[in-house]
Amino acid sequence: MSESGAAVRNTRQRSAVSALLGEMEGFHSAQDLHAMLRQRGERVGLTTVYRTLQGLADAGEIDVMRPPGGEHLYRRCSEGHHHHLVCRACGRTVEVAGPAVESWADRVAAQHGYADVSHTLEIFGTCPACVR
Amino acid sequence: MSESGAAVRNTRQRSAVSALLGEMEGFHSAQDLHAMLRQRGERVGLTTVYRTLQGLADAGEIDVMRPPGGEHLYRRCSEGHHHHLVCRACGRTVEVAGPAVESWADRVAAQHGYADVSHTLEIFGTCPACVR
DNA sequence: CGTGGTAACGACAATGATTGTCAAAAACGC
DNA sequence: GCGTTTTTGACAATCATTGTCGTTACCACG
Repeated sequence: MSESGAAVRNTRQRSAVSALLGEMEGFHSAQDLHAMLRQRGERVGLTTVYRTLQGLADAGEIDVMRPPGGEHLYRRCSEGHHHHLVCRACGRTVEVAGPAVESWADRVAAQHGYADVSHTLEIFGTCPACVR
Repeated sequence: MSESGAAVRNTRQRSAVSALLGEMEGFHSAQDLHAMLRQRGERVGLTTVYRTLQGLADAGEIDVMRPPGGEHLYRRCSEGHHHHLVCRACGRTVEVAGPAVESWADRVAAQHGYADVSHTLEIFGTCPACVR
């Protein structure tokens, strides 16, 4: 009962999900990713995909976006904290960093005495290609 | 087939929902509001509550928040565009305005050629009362 | 004031993503 | 190798939200 090890085992399924995300470009739902893994011949359960994604998200290795549609989307992102500019029509996504926003949020929260602050920010718009 | 009239009818149910929101303080789910209306003796269907809330949200008369829990929360808010600072523990909410953030979001989107820009921003923290 | 067209209502069923369950399989330390 | 413990995965359960469609009630017009 040693509390030292994180006890996270390295399984074939976890590697498969992680590897797939490494090759992917945009955001994808858990069900999408599951279907892709199946197409590749990887035998992975849908439940496991959900749990693995949750684990990766908790570990900060992937990003989660919750669009109004209601389906959670996952993506391998750059490490630092950042936000997304998403096209409503085609889904094209740009990562944007806003240090000013980060500090603003922290400052506002601090002014009201709130601690342990985090925030979510998504920007939606129509990308140049879809405007025309 | 005149496309002039908005054709939004003024019904008892719509008034009831709107009035209830006017008296309420914090955020409440559609199901919450429906239960309250029932307690008051108002006879309103759950489906109607959902649709009315959607309509009011589209019209900009109320605000929608989608917490990680997954349940949509509705609240009668001040008119202007603003965001929310929500306590993770007790749900206490503070409205915050961030003109700098608004313009930052617009500017970033414009830099990437995105049009018709909107955004969502929620700040989460632990309020002073819950910290102790 | 009556009437007709049409939007809104509402009970119920359907949807669909996510989570819980639990026996079986796999991974890791020794 | 071996035992322990996590992880897996098929399936069922959950639950907010949306669709359906006959009925109701609003509103404009005569």
